[in-house]
Amino acid sequence: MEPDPKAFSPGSTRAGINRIRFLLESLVDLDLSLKSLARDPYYQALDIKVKDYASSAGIEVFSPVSHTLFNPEDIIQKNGGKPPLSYQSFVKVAGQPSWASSPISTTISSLPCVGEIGSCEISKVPTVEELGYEDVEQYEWTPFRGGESEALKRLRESINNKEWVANFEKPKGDPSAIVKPATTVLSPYLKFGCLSSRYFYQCLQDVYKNVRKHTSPPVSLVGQLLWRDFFYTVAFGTPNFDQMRGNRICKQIPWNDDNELLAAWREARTGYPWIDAIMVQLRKWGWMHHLARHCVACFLTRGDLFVHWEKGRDVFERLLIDSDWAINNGNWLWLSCSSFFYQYNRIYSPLSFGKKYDPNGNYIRHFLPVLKDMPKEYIYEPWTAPLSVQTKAKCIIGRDYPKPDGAVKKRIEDVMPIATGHEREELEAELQGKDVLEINHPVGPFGTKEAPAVVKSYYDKRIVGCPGGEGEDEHDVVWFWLEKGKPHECPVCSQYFVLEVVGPGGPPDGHGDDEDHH
DNA sequence: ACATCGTTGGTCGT
DNA sequence: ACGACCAACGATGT
Ligand SMILES: Cc1cc2nc3c(=O)[nH]c(=O)nc-3n(C[C@H](O)[C@H](O)[C@H](O)COP(=O)(O)OP(=O)(O)OC[C@H]3O[C@@H](n4cnc5c(N)ncnc54)[C@H](O)[C@@H]3O)c2cc1C
Repeated sequence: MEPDPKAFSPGSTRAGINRIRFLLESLVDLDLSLKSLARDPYYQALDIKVKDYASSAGIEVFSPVSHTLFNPEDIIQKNGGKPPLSYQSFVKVAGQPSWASSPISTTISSLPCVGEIGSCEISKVPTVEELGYEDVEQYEWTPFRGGESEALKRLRESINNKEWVANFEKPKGDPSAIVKPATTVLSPYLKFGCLSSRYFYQCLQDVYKNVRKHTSPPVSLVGQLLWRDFFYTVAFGTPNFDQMRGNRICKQIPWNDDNELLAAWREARTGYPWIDAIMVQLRKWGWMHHLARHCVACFLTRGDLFVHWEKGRDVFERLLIDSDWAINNGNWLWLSCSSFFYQYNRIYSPLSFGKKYDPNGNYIRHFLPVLKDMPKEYIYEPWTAPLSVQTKAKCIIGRDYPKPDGAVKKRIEDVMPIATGHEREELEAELQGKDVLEINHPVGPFGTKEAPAVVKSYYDKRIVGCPGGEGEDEHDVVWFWLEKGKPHECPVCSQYFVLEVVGPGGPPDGHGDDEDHH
């Protein structure tokens, strides 16, 4: 919790100030409710000490799992030692939770005595100011207050509307809704244990019992809790879940390491207002709608910038108030098409996706006030506004708000070795009669009019089998594009490959003739 | 070898 | 708002 002046946003080394404040509020609230039971504060560290002491004395210690609906270990065991890797198989293996019909209470009438606390000191929960954050400047903070009381209030508000709960369908919500978010915003409370996922689950089941029909997993609200458990289970059972290297379920992809692009994204200056507004919401609120997270995660990785998902994950980890190791990593794997989901031609448009929900651009106007007077015709792509319009809106693109012509545009040109006109004819002539598959990748951002990249590969899936060597076994690498003659570095073993256009032949996998194949 | 399907794509038509 | 069409995936089951 100590301030780290070197971090890229106010906060400690690990957490942004929004989440620190949320945690402190939650602790104060917990303290108050425990004090009402005449009990002293409770420390997890103390628990661990007790546990270690007991274990070393040969006493069996029972630590019940209650943070998730199911115990990840049980699910993995039931599934034959491996975590289920699809939602459906997870749901099938999980079945009904054993505690489904025994009521869970959010109140307790008494607690055992703490007893001797040794040299532990009991102090009150500090404020953010006392922690050394007295002069942090930011004009809008997260509107969500920490604590169990607040969690239960929010939960009540959601489940009182039975109709809403019964008809909840995740993909249908509006990511630009900020006055009343389209989902429950219970994630930070679940993250910190202010709200029990099991209690939430039972409340939802109660609602379902009292309505004629209701939605089902994966889109229902119960379905959302199951997603949470799904990621916890896979994360628990997968070594190196939070990185690409050495992660059995993660596609090996040569992401770039461009800090300029990362910084543009992180600092909300890509020049795409929809993307930048979401990144501002992340910084100010520490919470965004699920689909908004999709848009920026897709844009950073497979959609446009091709920056490593681990970099985006780190930024989310720090700035989200609900950041959760298993869920955050799981969703970054998903969005970057590294695992779970692979339809990488489904790309969120930084222009039309937002427009669909918010044609007037109110969301952008709120989080990027510099664009608040930009007419709605241009607000999603302000660089197309005539100078007279920009002047009137008091926002000159390139001066008051970035034009996507800096790092972001450069990146887009880099990854699009565009072959047009004469150059293209030459390439085509060269390929005449050769059994070469031509892939047109629409890899650039939406809104650019350029021709797609032309990439030649014998591998229709662009998977290259790398022979490995030097302690590294054979492995597959996914290349989103390949350029003839240019060295490509293997992201796993750092060997270089050069793609050559060679004669007829097929992929060296036994299908077809691969005699002349390199 | 082939069909099926997976929580949430874009575009264009009605 | 909804459906057709586009179309570069991969795990799974037959
Ligand atoms: C790139 C990316 C990173 C994410 N990082 C996090 C994170 O660090 N912490 C986090 O809690 N969620 C994360 N999510 C998942 C999801 O976006 C949030 O859980 C959700 O938006 C929280 O809002 P809510 O509580 O209103 O959700 P609701 O729709 O009301 O869902 C209720 C609860 O279900 C769980 N849930 C919902 N969606 C998911 C999901 N896709 N995966 C797992 N659990 C889910 C959450 O605990 C949530 O509070 C991430 C999503 C993406 C795309």
